[in-house]
Amino acid sequence: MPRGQKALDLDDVRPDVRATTRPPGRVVRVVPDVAGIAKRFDYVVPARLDDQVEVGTVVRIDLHGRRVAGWVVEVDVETPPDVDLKELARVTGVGPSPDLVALADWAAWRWAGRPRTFLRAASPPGRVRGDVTRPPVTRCQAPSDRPSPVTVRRVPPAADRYPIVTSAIEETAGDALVLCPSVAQARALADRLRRDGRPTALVAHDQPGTAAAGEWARAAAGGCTVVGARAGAWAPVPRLGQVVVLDEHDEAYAEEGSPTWHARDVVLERAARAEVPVLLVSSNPTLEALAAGVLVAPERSAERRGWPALEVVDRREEDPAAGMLTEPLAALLRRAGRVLCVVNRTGRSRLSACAICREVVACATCEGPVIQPDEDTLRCTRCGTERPVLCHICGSTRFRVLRPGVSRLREELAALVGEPVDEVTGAAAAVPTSRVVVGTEAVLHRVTTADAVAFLDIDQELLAPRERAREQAFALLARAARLVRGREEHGRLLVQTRRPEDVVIQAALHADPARVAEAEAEVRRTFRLSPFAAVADVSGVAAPAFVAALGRPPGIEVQGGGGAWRIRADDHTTLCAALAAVERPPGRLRIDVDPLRA
DNA sequence: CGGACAAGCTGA
DNA sequence: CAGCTTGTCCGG
Repeated sequence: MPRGQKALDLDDVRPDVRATTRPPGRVVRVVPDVAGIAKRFDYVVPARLDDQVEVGTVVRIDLHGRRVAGWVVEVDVETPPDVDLKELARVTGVGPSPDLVALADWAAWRWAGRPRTFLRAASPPGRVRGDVTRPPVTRCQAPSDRPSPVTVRRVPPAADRYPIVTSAIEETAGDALVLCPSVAQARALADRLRRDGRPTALVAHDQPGTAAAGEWARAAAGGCTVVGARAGAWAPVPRLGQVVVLDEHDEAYAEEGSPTWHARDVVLERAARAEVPVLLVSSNPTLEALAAGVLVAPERSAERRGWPALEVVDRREEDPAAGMLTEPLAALLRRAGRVLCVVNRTGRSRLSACAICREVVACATCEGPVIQPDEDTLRCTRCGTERPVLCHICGSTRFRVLRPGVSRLREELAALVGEPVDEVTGAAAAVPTSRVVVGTEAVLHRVTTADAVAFLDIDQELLAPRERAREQAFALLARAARLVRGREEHGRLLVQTRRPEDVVIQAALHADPARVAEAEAEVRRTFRLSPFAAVADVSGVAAPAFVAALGRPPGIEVQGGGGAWRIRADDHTTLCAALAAVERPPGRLRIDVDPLRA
């Protein structure tokens, strides 16, 4: 064909075809708030909305016949003039500031997720219309030779964090962002700051009614301290001057769902971008924190005073079949006031029933009672026969716990002390009132003060088949220490163990968290775990396709198979670049960057 | 995600 | 081969 005859004809017939297919106006790029759509789409801003649209604005768009929400992530986008574009349907309200939109992009890269997750976290709960007076984002950098120092402040477990927060607020040029492990703790802190006459905004998505949107708008307006929990890492703080993370070691800062982002790491990046300092506060700082900042530890004597006295009950000489109620424990129960007994036996049970056929599990050989000593084994208490966790009636592997270990211990303890003993497990909501309480570690969250905490079987925590088992065990001891307070206030801990020399026990005994950190660092360096390497676990039906597409790029190590893989690199830059280079195969896929458990 | 559309399956 | 199910693609 010598010339584009057909195209010429079209132009002749409809000379203004281009002007009519695309409405006039600025073009913006929008991330739709729809799960499963990773793409961004361009829309024209109608003239009537022109002054309301900027990066971060929450809009509604027509997408494939549906009207959905989305975020403007780029403005004044250059697009070829012949591309047909729709108009934005409407402006819903104010959204994340441009710096948080950029941070959401970074987080999507860092945790191999989608920006939508983070844009949601950075958006107001409900609707916030354009009447938010948002000051321009400014740098509030305190004069310093280091651009954005990260300080790890180790404190004794029972030390009051409040003076640390207030002095940080007073030293901050600009507004401080303070994170707590739970919304309840954040609310308590915000209340206390307000009672002290300090302007404060509590940013949490699960607040009742319209309060949440109001608090968000107050934070966005600036001029107050902003307090929040994990999602508070994404709170609007226009004149950010410092970030404080309380109980930095708390695993509540890690999102369990995919993407598995961590609030500590989000604020470290956020503060670095804003060139403001970060203060990580903990009685037992993580290795990640220690790798990110400079440790400031208390005086040895002050730290020792701040930890309770620890009684170690060496059970090595005892008959393994003997009960958990040792003589030193009985003495503590008689002597101390309120005693919390902790035994983490969730999911492992003294008596189980098949979840499908409801048959109570009994020994297949002698019909004797069966216990579940670990995840994979059922053992007859009468004849000792072991078998896998499998219903011998219907073959099901799902079991219902009828009487977890805690229930049995409650009976034994009540008989020993001759008074009622309350029981606390994860599910039960009631606050226990008895003097002696037994429960899983949930008891340490449910009760606010105690005179003593006894760990009936700390070995279960020390030897748990999890990578962070010892760190978690030590965190458990620190939490208990916080409840009973320091030795000067007669706080007491008791641990029953067959590993009295374990570094976790020794660290608590000497009130020296550095011992755990050093021992853990050794292990993690050897096994190339965080913070000495960057790790991601890949699972789900699409995992084989993902790993195949990933290949073996330089600097990337791939282990595993059979449905679950571990990807490893020296640093996150290498790891995340490799993960981002893979086009996501269809199907369910979980990429767990920085996995907490293995 | 969820609608559109294409390719495969079934019953007359 | 209509009428339906199942699967894959795509959205501005």
